[in-house]
Amino acid sequence: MPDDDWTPPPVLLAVDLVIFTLIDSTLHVLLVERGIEPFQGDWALPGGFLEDEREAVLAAAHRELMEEANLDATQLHLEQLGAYGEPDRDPRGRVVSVAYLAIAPGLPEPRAGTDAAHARWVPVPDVLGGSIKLAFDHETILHEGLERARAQLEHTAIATAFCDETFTINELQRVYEAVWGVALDLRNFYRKIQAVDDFIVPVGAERRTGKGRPARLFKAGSRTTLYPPLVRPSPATASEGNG
Amino acid sequence: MPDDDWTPPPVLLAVDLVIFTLIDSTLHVLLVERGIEPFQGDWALPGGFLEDEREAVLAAAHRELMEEANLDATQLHLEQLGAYGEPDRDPRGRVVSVAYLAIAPGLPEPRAGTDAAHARWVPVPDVLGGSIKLAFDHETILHEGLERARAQLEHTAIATAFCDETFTINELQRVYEAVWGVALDLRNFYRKIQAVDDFIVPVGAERRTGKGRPARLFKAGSRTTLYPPLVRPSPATASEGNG
DNA sequence: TCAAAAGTGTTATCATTACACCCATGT
DNA sequence: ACATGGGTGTAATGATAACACTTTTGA
Repeated sequence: MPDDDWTPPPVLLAVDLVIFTLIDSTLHVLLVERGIEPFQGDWALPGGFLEDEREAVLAAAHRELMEEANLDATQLHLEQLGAYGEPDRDPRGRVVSVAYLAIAPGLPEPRAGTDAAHARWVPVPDVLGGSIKLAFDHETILHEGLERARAQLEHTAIATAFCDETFTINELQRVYEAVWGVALDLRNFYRKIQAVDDFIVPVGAERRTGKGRPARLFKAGSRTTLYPPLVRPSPATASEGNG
Repeated sequence: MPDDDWTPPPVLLAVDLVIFTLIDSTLHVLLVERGIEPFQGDWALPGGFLEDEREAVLAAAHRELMEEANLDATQLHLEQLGAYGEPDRDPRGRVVSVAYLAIAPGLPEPRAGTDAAHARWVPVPDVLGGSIKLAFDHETILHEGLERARAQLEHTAIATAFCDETFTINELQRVYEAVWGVALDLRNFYRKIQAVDDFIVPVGAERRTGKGRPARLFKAGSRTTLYPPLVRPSPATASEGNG
């Protein structure tokens, strides 16, 4: 037991961001090439240290989101994944990182921030395939971010966070397919989604792609939680389509 | 942007524990009466600061579990809930707390630790009812711990973590009922649970309570994830039985 | 023989799946 | 007309819910 004069050891607090978006129906994550040691030249999740003693952790996530991805956090889905604090995860000292999951719509332009030489949207299957090595424990964080996103698609309406203001049902379906890594029957999906009250609401307009019948446009409804959940196909049974 | 000499501000790292157990078919959480300021005399979740620079966060959770609840973490379900780091959550300074959810079986003896005057198992409905005020942001943490436990019952086999080595199906059902706050049909529950491969395995023995037909005893099987999930009744529809 | 708790059978209902089919548009 | 993608109908299957009923024990 510590004596009376004992004070707790200080640690450095960082935030790391798992930012997902959909590009060409494939899930992408924003990675930055590290410009400084440690792990200089390797790819890492965007993130950084708390700026000052008074900054809230969530505020730091907002700030990094803007600095490194040029994304306005107030427009985005952003939720905490957890804390990662293994004593030796950062060679510079005792760093505890709070990781966040962010979901961005459309095709945002990545923009390299201050301490990142380059930022790039990388297809998640490429990272999971092991062809890209991540710095620190960022591969673990990415995995847990992906699993969280998959689970959230079942229980909440975050799928719309991947889409623009208005979207078609097929665009929404591609979100589910890309994140879950499965192929879904579009006809069943169509009704299942519409059967959920206030998940998506028709906006009255249509989108014509030049081919085929125009698709109705929808916007996100007021519902945030899905009950009953949209249970994803069993990982064992899943046909692992998409890429 | 910070200048070149800038170093990140240090924070103090704490762990807090949401330890659940079942007593008389009611969900209880371990609370300690704070012996020191701030919030002296109030009830709080057990927890404490990181002991030294080299201690892993999870190890600190293990240590506090033993110190404050006399529970061996290696025998318990223990998972991280997340980090709580609002700048003003602790008047002593910038403290970021990593919260853990722990689930203990049976009727463990609480044991007051070093910096806790008293430790007590408190019925969760009492705390949620607002009759007990919690220190810091511990009410938020408790809520999120409860929600996590509820969700985990749907998707994983943690229900067995509330039970002793061997248990009856009815004991398992009371876990679900107490945590979800609903009443379940025992006959449907009986089959549903047994239909899940390797969730529980019969141990061959029986338990006689003195009344009625003896119940078969089971132990936890090798399965950890439940697919398809055991979807809990809708919160809106739930009859909110139990207490 | 009765109360109490364990465990089984059966049916209605609901959700999911699979897939045939029709609709609206551009070329 | 036909290709293409949007959208509807429907029957089979599987999971859930409701509840009547049988079994095994202690008193």
